[in-house]
Amino acid sequence: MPDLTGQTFQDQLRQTLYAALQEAFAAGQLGQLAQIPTSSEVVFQPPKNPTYGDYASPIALSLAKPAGLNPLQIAEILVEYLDRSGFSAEVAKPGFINFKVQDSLLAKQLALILNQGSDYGRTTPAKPRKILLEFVSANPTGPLHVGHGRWAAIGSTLANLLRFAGDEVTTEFYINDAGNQMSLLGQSLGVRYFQELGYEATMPEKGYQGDYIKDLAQTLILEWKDIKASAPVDWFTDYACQHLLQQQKDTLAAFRTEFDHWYSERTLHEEGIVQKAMDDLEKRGMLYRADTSQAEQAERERETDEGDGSGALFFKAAQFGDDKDRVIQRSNGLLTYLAADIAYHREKFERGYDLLINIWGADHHGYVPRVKAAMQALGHPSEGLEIIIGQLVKLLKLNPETGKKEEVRMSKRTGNFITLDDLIYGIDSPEDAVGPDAARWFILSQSADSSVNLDLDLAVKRDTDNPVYYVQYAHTRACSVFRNLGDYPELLEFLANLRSGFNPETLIGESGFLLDSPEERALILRLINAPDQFRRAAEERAPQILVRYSEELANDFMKFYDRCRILPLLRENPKDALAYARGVLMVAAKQVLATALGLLGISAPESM
RNA sequence: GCGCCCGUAGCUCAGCGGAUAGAGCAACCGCCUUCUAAGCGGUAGGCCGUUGGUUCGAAUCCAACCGGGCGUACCA
Repeated sequence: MPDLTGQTFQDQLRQTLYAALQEAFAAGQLGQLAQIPTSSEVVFQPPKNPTYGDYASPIALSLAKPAGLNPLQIAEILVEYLDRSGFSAEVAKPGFINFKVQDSLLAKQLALILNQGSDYGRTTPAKPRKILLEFVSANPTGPLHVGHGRWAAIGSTLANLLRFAGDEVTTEFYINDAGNQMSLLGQSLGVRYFQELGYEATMPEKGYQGDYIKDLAQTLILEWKDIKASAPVDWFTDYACQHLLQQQKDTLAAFRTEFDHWYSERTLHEEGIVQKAMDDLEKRGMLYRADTSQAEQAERERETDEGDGSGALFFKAAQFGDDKDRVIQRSNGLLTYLAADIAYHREKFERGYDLLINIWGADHHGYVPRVKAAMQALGHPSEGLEIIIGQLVKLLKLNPETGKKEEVRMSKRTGNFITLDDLIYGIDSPEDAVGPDAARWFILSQSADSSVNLDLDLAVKRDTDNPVYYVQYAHTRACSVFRNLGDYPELLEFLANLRSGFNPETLIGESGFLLDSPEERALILRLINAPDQFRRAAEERAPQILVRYSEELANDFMKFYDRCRILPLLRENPKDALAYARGVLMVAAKQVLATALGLLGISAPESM
């Protein structure tokens, strides 16, 4: 088998199959086949049913038609050309080729896992990318809610996964600290501040009513006893922004979500970056002034000259696939949010990233075409900006009055919402807490494409039923075995030094490979699959792949733990070879469980 | 109206072109003198929204329709 470093075990097997395909084709054995597919088009994966072997490929089936041959015949030809050192291959019914890995190769792979330690599962891409991953990016106008938690969990996990897959990733939080909402926030705090001090003050109509503003006003009073009667609104705005942002940072840290950069929208304006972007668009002829967009004018068949040219400033988004042109500066001279966003994304590219990935809620998906259009208008390739749209979280809670499940609306303005802190620390008391581990698992276990119903009563009550504890428990059990090996220091020492060098021959006994039970074999194969799963989760931006894998790994481990005991063997014979071999497998499984949980941002406890 | 996402077990959801459609929870039946039973084994539960099409092969791709969510601003 060819040695292809940086690739997964599965890649290597696939490559072997592909080599056979190339040879058979070159030898003219594949009938009328005009050309062979590329290597990545060759389907090759573990079959659902283990009786079909460890890996399987339906490649012969798909080649049958173009080759004008029977699929079984093609499969037979390919197997003949296969370099079968390390595995066996057989042809099955309709035309599948089923692979079974030989024990010696399993032993070698196990040694590799242990040797690479916590780096096992890393892969190296052909060309690593510089990626800027932006997510959460909430307004600093209040606590983060559960919806933000979804983006935080997905974003932080994707960052972990992409880094593990060899890309250079920077995470960034865009602070929306400019615009109307901010001054409304400042006004709201000012009102609460004066009210707390016993003065008359009326909340603006669309002010922030939430209790957290009152709390903040009290903090403000403690900090500044003298009345800031003369303080301008901006002062309150800055104070609120600074404190609420800090709260968000604390919440995110507790939710195991770290950001490398915090980028302030204000700096875009203050440093003239917005102006630069507008100039750039202008230079490229992408802007025009009008009362309504060109498309709308045409639609209404208006006289072109109804506007005097002093209307709003439009960006020609329709030229790049958007539905219509978009306003970036209103008639009253104020910039729209789009102007800042164009500038922000342009600036990200200028910082030298190959790929920008944003995670946005579905309520912003209509915004995607215009931002992409702007980047194209500025000369950036459309593949350079990838926007992941996550569907929204709906919170359900039992209403004691009606006895029905009702949606808990998440509105910061009215202040009626469940915060991410509530989920982490509990709404009323710590007993209500879902905690970061269970909350992250729940969120990450489902695709960003599906809208989530989070039943708060169940989320809290069912905490011990959450499968996350199953996976953590598997890790815990492995730990407990090692704790119980105290009477066998020789074995402990052997297991502690596996990484620095370990002979796969240890796994071979008098009658062959020692780990030959179905449970042991299944667990080893599962471990060998980890790098492929990690990489696929990164490529498909799908943390749920990692969640599923973790569950399956834990399940394989539990069966192994249950039926392949170590201590009873040692009591019979402290040097029992099978006990040693199982100890090796136990170390490897514990390590990969910890890696998977780590990528998910979930703790891997030593005991529960 | 148009656009995006979703309709899979009683519930919450995986699977998204390959061999007999899965998991957790809920239900039922077994298993603790053996490394933590937060476990293991087993039973039951499905016209994969509907109809057509593409394919050797469809839960998976395409079209239409039916349901649900979100969006469709000179708001941020």
